Amino acid sequence: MIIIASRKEVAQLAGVSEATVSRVLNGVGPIKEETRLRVLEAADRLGYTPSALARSFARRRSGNLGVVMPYLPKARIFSAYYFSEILSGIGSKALESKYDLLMLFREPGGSMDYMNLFRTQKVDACIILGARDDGGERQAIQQLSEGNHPYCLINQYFEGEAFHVMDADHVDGSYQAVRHLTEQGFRKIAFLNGPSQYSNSRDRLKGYAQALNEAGIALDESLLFEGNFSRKSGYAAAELIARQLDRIEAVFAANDRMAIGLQQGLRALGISEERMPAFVGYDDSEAAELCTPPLTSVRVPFYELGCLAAAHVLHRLDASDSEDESEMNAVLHRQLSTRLVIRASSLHRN
Amino acid sequence: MIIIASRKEVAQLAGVSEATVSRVLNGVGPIKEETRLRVLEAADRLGYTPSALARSFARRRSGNLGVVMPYLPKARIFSAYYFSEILSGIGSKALESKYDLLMLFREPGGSMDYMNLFRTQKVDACIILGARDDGGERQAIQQLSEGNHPYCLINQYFEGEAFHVMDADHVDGSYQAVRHLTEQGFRKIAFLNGPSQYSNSRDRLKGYAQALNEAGIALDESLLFEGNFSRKSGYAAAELIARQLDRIEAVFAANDRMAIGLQQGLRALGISEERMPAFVGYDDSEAAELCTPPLTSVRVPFYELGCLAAAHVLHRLDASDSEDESEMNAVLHRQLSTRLVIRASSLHRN
DNA sequence: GCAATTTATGTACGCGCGTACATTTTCTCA
DNA sequence: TGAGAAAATGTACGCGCGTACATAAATTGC
Repeated sequence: MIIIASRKEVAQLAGVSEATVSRVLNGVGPIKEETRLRVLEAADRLGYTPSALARSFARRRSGNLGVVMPYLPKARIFSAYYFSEILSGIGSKALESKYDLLMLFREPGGSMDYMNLFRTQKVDACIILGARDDGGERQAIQQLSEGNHPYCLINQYFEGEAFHVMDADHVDGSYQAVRHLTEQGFRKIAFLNGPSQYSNSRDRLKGYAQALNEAGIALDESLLFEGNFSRKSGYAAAELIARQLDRIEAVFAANDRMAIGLQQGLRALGISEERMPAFVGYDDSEAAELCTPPLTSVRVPFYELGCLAAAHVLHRLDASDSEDESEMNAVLHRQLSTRLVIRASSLHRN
Repeated sequence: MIIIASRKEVAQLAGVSEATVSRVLNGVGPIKEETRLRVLEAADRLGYTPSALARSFARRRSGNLGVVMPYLPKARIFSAYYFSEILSGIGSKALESKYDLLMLFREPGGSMDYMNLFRTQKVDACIILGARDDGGERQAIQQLSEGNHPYCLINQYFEGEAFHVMDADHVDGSYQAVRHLTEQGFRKIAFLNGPSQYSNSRDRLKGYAQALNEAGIALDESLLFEGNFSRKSGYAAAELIARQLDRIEAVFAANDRMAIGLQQGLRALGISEERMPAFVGYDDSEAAELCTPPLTSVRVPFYELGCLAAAHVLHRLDASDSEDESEMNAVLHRQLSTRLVIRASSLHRN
């Protein structure tokens, strides 16, 4: 077993005080070059590296950027394109800033006491994914805001609250998607949306309604369906949709997974390709270009959302160091633009 | 701004010493029920939660389970099925054991001083993904072993080293894949492998050779190609493969991404579906069943690999607490079995 | 050459908790 | 009822670092 040297031994070996060792290693204060070299050599010889833990404790900074993920029992959450891309974005920024990523999973219960993350100093900043709009969540985030902690929501906002949010324009994305369908001449357009606790679901509904309205089509409530973003829920929706397939020419789904699941479900129910409706998905995941027919989908810059959210919280962290009031008080609410990517699934068959 | 109470105030409010507060909160030692309640109430009123940071420092345990990931500039590493699934497995186990997941990325340079993670107490245990067999890596892991730290490699072993490894049987997986092809009557079988610094690449070559040998087919070096597991590298390999397509009836690829990339590349080169070789991929990712034709692939229990690796290091952590020598000295090297999943891509066209 | 600076280093303490050990209180049983 | 044991609590210190402040050494200015 290797013995772990600590600052004391380094100081002793270098013939200086512990404070000097500390100063050399942190590049703080004036140090005589000769002393500096002696300390560095001693540290090197002893294989000394300061304990990040002790350092964090003394500085009262964990050095961690928390990422809150939804609780999913075995749902292989990382596999979802949505999370994967966002995480990659966050990770790349954290790496740049020498922050470590701490992954935090919501408890089965549902919401989470975000304040505790800061109170217990597990994280210096945090990014919240998959938040739903319910009372507990709202309150938890209000506390973060009041405590002026560096946090940022991704892809979710709360009506009437000035929370830090990095979002994409899902009203427009959905509008583009549905307008594309109406332009093709489709008029009976079903919508397989996600749960309405997500602001992006509500936004999508707005875009859907807007496009229909513009095309002079009345919104038919019976053409609205709801899934939970999983492929399974799309598959399950197939049954409901198959039942009134004569009234449906096209389906807009709130993500690719549901669109693909729905398609598979319809096939499993024996719906022939001729009777198959047109499809538009959402997210423009890798699956969209692999499936048959390739799925028209709305591209969302998830990676960028992750990058920007991370940059934002890290920036606020800096600002709180320098006590820059103006920086601290500016609440972020940004929407990146989305873009329809047209593939075969939504094109009118001649 | 909310003032953060600490143990002292709680003690004061409850009229006890700080030690008693600590004992109550940790459930240590005998405490009079009345005192217990008084302390809990005081803590509650002050909104006190012990600092995880200070606690970690005092206990000399970070409470973090490190996960080392390959460095990827913008390669959206989480999106790879391989990593996603493994991470989900690790995450689920960590959650059970109240450990937090700390994501660590290799530096651009290449290998990493794993010892430092422990020396600086960033993690109590760690799991290493995507390690390559080179000198630096080998040495870094040797140090971990000698230091008797709880670590585990996933899907990579080092010849001649007794490292803790959670692997899958890629010799057999590849053997199954290629035998399936020979059984179909294919005899000219190309192999698009991954880089040979990965033990799984070398294992796959063994399985490939074994299956060919069993079928009485001589191994033809000119049918061996190499990619780096990315779709792009599969796409690039299409050019080489197209050139000698008359000598190739089937292709076995070391992962699905390359198989799909290769297929796309061949199509882009104008290869007609009739001339298209049969394909077998590896990993059995979601893409395998979405692409056209559905891709025959080898299922690898990535999720389980993650679970088991996490369980292993956490168990060793416990063992090191109780100083259970026998537990500590048992080196793990386990191979989970793999299984061929047959789909249309590899079936002989009549 | 000596005081006033500036530079370089040492001393001492706190960060918030866990816990060994000392002390006090309560209980047990003769 | 009193001594000894058991239960309950308090006291004191260390974990390894950062850093304010004190001090010593080198430099400057006259």
